[in-house]
Amino acid sequence: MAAKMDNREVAAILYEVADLLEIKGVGFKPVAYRRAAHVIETLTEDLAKVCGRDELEELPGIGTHIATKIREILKKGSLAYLDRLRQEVGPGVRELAGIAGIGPKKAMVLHQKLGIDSIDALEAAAREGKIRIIAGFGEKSEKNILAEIAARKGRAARFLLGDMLPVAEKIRSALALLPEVRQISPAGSIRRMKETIGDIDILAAAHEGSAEAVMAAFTSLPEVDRVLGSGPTKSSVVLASGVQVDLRVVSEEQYGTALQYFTGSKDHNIALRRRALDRGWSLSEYGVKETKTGTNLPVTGEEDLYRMLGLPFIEPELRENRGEIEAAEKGTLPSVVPYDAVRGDLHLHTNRGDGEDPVRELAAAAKARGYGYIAVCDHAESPGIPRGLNPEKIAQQQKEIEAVNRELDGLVVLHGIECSIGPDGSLNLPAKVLGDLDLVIASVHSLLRMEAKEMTERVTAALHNDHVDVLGHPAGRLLLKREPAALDLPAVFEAAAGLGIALEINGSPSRMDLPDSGCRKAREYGARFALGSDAHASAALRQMALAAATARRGWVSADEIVNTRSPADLRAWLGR
DNA sequence: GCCGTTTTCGGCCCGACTGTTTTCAGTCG
Repeated sequence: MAAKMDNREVAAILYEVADLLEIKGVGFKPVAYRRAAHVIETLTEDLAKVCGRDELEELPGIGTHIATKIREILKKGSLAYLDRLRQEVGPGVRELAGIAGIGPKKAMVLHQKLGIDSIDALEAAAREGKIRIIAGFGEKSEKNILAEIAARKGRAARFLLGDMLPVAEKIRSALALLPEVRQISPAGSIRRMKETIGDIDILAAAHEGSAEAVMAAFTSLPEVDRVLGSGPTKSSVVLASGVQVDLRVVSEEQYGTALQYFTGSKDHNIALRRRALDRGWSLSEYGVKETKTGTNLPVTGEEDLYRMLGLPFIEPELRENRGEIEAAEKGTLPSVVPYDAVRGDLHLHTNRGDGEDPVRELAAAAKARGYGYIAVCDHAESPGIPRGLNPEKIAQQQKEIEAVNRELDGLVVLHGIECSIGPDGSLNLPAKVLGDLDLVIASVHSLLRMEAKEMTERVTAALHNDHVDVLGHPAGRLLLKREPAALDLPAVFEAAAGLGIALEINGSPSRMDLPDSGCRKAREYGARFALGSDAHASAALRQMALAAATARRGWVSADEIVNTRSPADLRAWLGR
């Protein structure tokens, strides 16, 4: 029996087919395979279920041929067509195309002329000066290849959004001070608030003829380690931290369409361009023009552009071509939670637990942010958990919170706890203690590699504990470090929704958990969400933005989130 | 290989930058 294939594994096979076809020089098929792969990758339902209903061909981008191949993959766990392509193209060629500056064409040439089939072989050939003699390559390309191979050895492939937001803001604000710069904004995946990003994109509008000055200022910023390229509209640099930053400069008139264009995603933009083509227009970063006459149509900004295409404004966080354009067209796009709609933070750690600051300080910082309440949720004592609280310490914390609440006006501190879910679904505090607390978060902190069935039973059992209010970081992933736990999330969503338990959206930069795709799926079950920064210091309260961004990317609206409610309504929900 | 308020055949997103070239292909986003 073949191993069960999940959507991501099926998509990976189709992506590889697309790459290999492209290396072979086949036209258009790669686009088709890539589109199908993307549809599958972003599908919220298990592909095997769609296949079981015989509805594969109804998915956009999937026709009879690709559907047949998907059925083979689901049945056998492999695809004969791919195996054949691998043999034809040769091993390692796809890997070569992953080097910056080498694409499918050059990878194939390197393989055919020099027999290069790995990055190591490429490096050796470049060192020996064998590459410069091939037509289409030169000394410069050889040097660039070596530089790129050296650079990628010490560089992370992707970066955490939470780490990069301050970096982007620093560059943005430095360039905003230039007299030539009229408008400036982050763009790309950082503006879409994607959990991890590959590079930082920044877009600026400058006075006519002053782009060069802006570029010169950009490439000579103190954080810049090396300049990859610089022209009048586009420059790329690498910072000392290894992250690449791209700056584009356009005129003020072009800023709106350019901001839309450079925010992406690529797939969202391609879909929009198709839409423009249907209307007889051609869409680019510089505006909209009539295909036939070449006349430019005036566009005042992003909102205007979407309006021209017959759509309401689509928030940047939604622009992933995951059905947002179709939903916008039908008017079924939810109004996603505004960042300022969050009225309190439901997951904070204090210095009695493994946090840094006392309750009083956290409360002051929360009040300064305009919150009406916070929930202090230190860890309950448990093996492997640093500085967990036992019942005695919980009682002491209760006195501290009562004192702070007496002093404070306009902010309520709730006394909560973050319990660990044991292997059998039990919690590590007795019911008597839990019953006295305002809010109980239950989270899995150990044995994350359990089998899916066991893990699902474990989490579901914990949800049936009468005292649990919130399921903490439900997927159990650590971004760039650990894959999500094997867990039947839809089953968990259904149970949580039925029991009135909220799913946490945790704003820790390495968690952002429940992930956006999970949020979207959970909404189908009528689930409720609780946003928490998981701050371990008052400065980290700003991590709430990462939680809110995840909710937005998951199409979650304010009324589906418990901590957009007033203090009284939140209390009512906690006492449900 | 997919798809259709111009199409069941003939299209398939668009422009900048680089390095190699004497006018452009390849790559990238």
